[in-house]
Amino acid sequence: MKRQTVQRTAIEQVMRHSGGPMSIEDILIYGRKIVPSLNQATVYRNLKFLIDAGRIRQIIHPMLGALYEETEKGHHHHFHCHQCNRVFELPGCVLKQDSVVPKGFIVESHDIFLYGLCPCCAQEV
Amino acid sequence: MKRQTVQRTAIEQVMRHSGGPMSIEDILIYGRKIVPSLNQATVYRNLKFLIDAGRIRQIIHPMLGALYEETEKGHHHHFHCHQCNRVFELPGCVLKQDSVVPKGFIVESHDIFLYGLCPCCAQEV
DNA sequence: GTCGTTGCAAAGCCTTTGCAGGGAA
DNA sequence: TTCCCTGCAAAGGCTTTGCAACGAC
Repeated sequence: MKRQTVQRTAIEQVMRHSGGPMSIEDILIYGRKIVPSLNQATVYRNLKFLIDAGRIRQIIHPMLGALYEETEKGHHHHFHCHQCNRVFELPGCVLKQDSVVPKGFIVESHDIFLYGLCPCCAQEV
Repeated sequence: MKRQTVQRTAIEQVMRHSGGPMSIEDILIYGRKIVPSLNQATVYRNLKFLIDAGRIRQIIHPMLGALYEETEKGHHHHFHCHQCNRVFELPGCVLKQDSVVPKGFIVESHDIFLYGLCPCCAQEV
């Protein structure tokens, strides 16, 4: 994997300008606005390449399946609004990892997924 | 869904005596020790039935896929040891839900997944 | 005897892979 | 020209569904 094709450039561009974590489908839809012939297999292959390169990260969201986001955003958590179905990135992390496990466990990392209503949808109710 | 078949009884029994969240494969393996003819489709159908009945809960674990556990265990989190590949249930929950979201968000529930080494495997290192 | 339930196989998703043609360097 | 990369189609996992036979009540 060394050649900069229009497909790879398009996928990188889509990831860079995304407002939050994206599904394969999202990436495909936006990518095809740049390269109409863009194929699903190509997206999967390039995402794998970008993951191996440490540029993006895959999240397995319990409600939404596989999502992808840039690693440069750092550690944060995800809020899923069950009304508008959007995923929000929450800045910071308040979890003191070691305080949640009994003695003896060594915590190396964690994922937190939150569910509820976003400010927009909360107002409407 | 009203009839108590040997298959359903077996699956309930397996769930009740499990040491932690179980995968479909686990349930199938242990269930077949009770009813050898037990079919995958039957397991899926009965798990769905038990979920609808509120007796068990499905967890989509980011590393391990779909797992099932009894709801009566209450809210807790899961620790995955990447050495022995077991999942541990951690008692209690220290997350103050509202402290992790910006103003306006309404948090209704959350999942926390922890990764690292269990006491057993931590000792060996 | 009813009709809910099962086993089997087929079909559906999502993701990966094989292959031949195409394009970046 | 080389050989990495793409599109397409087939194949792999996991889960769901259609259907005829079975069995709980």
